[in-house]
Amino acid sequence: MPNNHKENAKIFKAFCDETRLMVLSLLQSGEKCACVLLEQVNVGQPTLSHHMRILVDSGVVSARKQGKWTHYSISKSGSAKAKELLDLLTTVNESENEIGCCNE
Amino acid sequence: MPNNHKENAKIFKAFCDETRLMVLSLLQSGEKCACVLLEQVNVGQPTLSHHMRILVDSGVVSARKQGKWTHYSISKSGSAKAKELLDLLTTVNESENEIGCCNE
DNA sequence: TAAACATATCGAATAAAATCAATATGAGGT
DNA sequence: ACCTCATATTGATTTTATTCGATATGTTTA
Repeated sequence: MPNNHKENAKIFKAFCDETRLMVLSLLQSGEKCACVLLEQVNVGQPTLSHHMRILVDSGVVSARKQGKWTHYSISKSGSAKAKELLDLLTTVNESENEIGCCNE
Repeated sequence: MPNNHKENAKIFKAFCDETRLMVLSLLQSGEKCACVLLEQVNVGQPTLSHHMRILVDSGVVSARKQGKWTHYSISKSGSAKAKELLDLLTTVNESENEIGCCNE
């Protein structure tokens, strides 16, 4: 039983919260600094910072620090990995040794 | 501000829990009934039922009731929709009207 | 119809996540 | 050096999710 499930779940945590999806959709038009995101998303500054951390930790978003500002953008490699993983998780390999139920 | 974000988040809820990923990986070898899943996943019966509901609600898994048993399988269309959505959410449309930061 | 079984639902307990106010950090400007 | 601004962190609170025991529902079998 190989268990990278916990790690994989972390990647999809990025997408399973309303606020984070809002942030992602804002980042689709390109890199944004936190202050811009803060204006658009209806949460306080510490809450945004918390969500950005989850997004960055998932690998889907990357952060670039420039002076006072932190610029966030969608990571091409990170989102590619997420897509790849989603593919892996939902592919069905219907093999011959199929046991549908306990009594079949 | 178009908000299907809440609905979209629901789809990815399927993938952001360790137990549900375990279930999904079991379903990759084909349709399984709840009793089989219950043997493999280390949770109680009501807990499994709860997770299956979240998976079915997300559309990624479909349920087929046959007598006493409920057979679960990965939904081709549901997972296709999830993939499509993931694609939509992570695509960057770098347009010309780019505002990177508040002071730029 | 009664018993046995598979799964779902309910209610309560516990765990985890989200949120905010207050404060810390660290960079620039004066 | 001091002040200001942008973001991060901390600690507490509220909300949401997970889990389990008990029970309900609905199906098959005797």
